[in-house]
Amino acid sequence: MTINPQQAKNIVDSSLNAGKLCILVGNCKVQYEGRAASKLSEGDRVLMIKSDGTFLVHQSKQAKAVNYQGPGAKILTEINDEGLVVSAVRKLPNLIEKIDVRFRDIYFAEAFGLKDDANLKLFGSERQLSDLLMQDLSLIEPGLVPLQQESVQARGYMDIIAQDSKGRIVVVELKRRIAGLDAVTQLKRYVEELSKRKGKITRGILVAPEITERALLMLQNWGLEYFKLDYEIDNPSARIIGLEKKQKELKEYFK
Amino acid sequence: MTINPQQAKNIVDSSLNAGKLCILVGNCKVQYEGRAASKLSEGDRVLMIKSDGTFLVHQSKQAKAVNYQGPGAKILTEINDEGLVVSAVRKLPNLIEKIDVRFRDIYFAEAFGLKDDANLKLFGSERQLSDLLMQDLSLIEPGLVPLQQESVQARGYMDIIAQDSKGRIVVVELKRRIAGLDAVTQLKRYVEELSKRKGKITRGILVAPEITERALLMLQNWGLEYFKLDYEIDNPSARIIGLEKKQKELKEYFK
DNA sequence: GCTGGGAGAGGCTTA
DNA sequence: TAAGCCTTTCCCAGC
Repeated sequence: MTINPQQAKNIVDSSLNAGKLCILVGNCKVQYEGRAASKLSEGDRVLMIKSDGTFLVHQSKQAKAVNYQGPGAKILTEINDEGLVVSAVRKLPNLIEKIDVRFRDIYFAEAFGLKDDANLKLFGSERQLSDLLMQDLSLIEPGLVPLQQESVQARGYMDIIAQDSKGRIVVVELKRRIAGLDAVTQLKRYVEELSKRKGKITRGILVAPEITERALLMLQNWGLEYFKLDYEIDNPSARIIGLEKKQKELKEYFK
Repeated sequence: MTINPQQAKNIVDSSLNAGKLCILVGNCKVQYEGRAASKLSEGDRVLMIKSDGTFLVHQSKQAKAVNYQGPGAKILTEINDEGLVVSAVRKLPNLIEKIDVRFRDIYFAEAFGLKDDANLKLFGSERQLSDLLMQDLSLIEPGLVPLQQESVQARGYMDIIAQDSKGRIVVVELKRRIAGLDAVTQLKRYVEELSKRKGKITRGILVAPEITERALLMLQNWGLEYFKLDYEIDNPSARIIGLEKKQKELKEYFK
């Protein structure tokens, strides 16, 4: 069962004009050129084109679209000797991105007018942990106070700069998931920068629910500290259950 | 035009058994509970279920699925008073993730058997550049030879390990795009590890099309080297156009 | 608004 | 399976 290319072209074209979402299923080749380049030889795929220009090519497996283009893409259709070609073109500052989907056979083509005004409401995101910690640095260590003007807060991560009871500068790095080598080197960099700038002894504390073996070793070699963070997400809010310092005893290295 | 819930359920169920990809379009509510939680009130959406268990809920705009579950999810269908409920469940080490899609109306339901053995070929990937460089390390510097046994086992970990004409170990790190602070610290780490393990003086070379100002400064402070890489992607393969050493002259810092 | 640049989240790959 | 690392990223800050 195959759909006539011209018929499919009409469905796509009118779908775009009407602000509808369009789905095509068929055998096609895909080619992409832009920030990277890729080629996908013949096979059956699903092409979804949304009313905002979003363009997604899905294979029969895996969560990610194998080729895609975000909102704002200009959609073009064309019929050549081999069949229907649907393209998405997008202009970036100094290059053009283009995906071509060349259909040899089209099994299905239809447009859907979707009414949807709802927005996703997300609860208990791990983001709340930053706020929790920030509100009470004594969870980490008594006597720790934030140096307000220094603290930088950005989306998805937070670095806290504080002062401990002995007046030393403390850099706290919080990771919401398992901390690896990169987290440790990052912390080291901050500590070095800060200690140079301030000319004071500076401590570095990594707070994370878990840390890899090698990362812990490296951290300790550098005189940094690790605090294990236990928390639970009990909707609609997160809560810190425990926060304790984990430092391997030296002797453990020799056992 | 609405499809009978029971009929849609049959389509989904048999689709899963037959290893097909299934698409449902309809008015639904979505609820997710797992590492976080979310709720999406009524609206029209596209639900795509792949044969490997991938589960994607798409709204009429934006590239990303509003709710999703990766391959391996277990798909359940059920009919209750309000209509069809399709769920995806996945077990993680110590929690269960579940998405429920509750359809009030179903506009479309169909299963597609997709044959697709093709794999995406990405050009200009780091791996490909690495292969090119590996074939001819003299692009970097005459007299540089790969340390065979090392480079094979360390592939994907350290990029390239070689020996220069004076017998020194050389670690080459390759970045496909602009190198930042992370690239430099990563290289430094490799150099330190290797120099400790071998007990030899080890050079570190960063090869990238570009480098940020601060990263270059840091790199030079640490005695590492930067080579500017020019390459072009000319399908079906990438080609290295130029590779030259860039070291800022000291005087440039004072101008 | 545009652009440079640091950092993050999630998937992929290798040990 | 665990851990590193790469990305058609993302977002802030500064111009």
